[in-house]
Amino acid sequence: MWATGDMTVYQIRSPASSLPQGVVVAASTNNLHNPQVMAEEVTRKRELRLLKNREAARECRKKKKEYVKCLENRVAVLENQNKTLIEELKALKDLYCHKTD
DNA sequence: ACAGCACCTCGTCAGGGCTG
DNA sequence: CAGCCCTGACGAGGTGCTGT
Repeated sequence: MWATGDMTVYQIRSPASSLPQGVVVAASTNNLHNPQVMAEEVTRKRELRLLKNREAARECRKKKKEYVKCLENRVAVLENQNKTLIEELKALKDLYCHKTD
C-alpha cells in the first residue's frame, strides 16, 4: 500500500528485537549503504504501521460496539414479538374454552 | 483519606485471512 | 509469496465504588 516507487523491499521478522511486529524495511538503491537513512526509514515505517493499526483497532471496536447494539435491538424486538404471540395464544385458548362450554 | 477492587478504554502485538 | 487488514489477547492507565 505505502511501498513507494523504485524501492527494493524486504522484510525482517524478529520478535526478540526492538521491532516486535514484522517490519518492512525498504531501501532505495542510493541509500542502501547508509545506516542512518536505513534506520530512519525503519522508524518511519514502524510509526506509520503503528498509526494505521491504532486506527484499525479503533474502527474494529466501533464496529463491534455497533454490532452488539444491533443484537441488543434484535433481542428487544424478538422479546416483544414473543410477548405478543403469548398473549395471542392465551386469547385464542380462552376463546376456544368458552366455545366448548 | 486511603487501599483494594472491578470495570473500561486504549495502544500494541501476534497471527490468520485476503488480495494482487 | 509479500504486504496489508482485521481482530483476539494482553498490559497499562484511568475512574468509580466500597469497606476500613
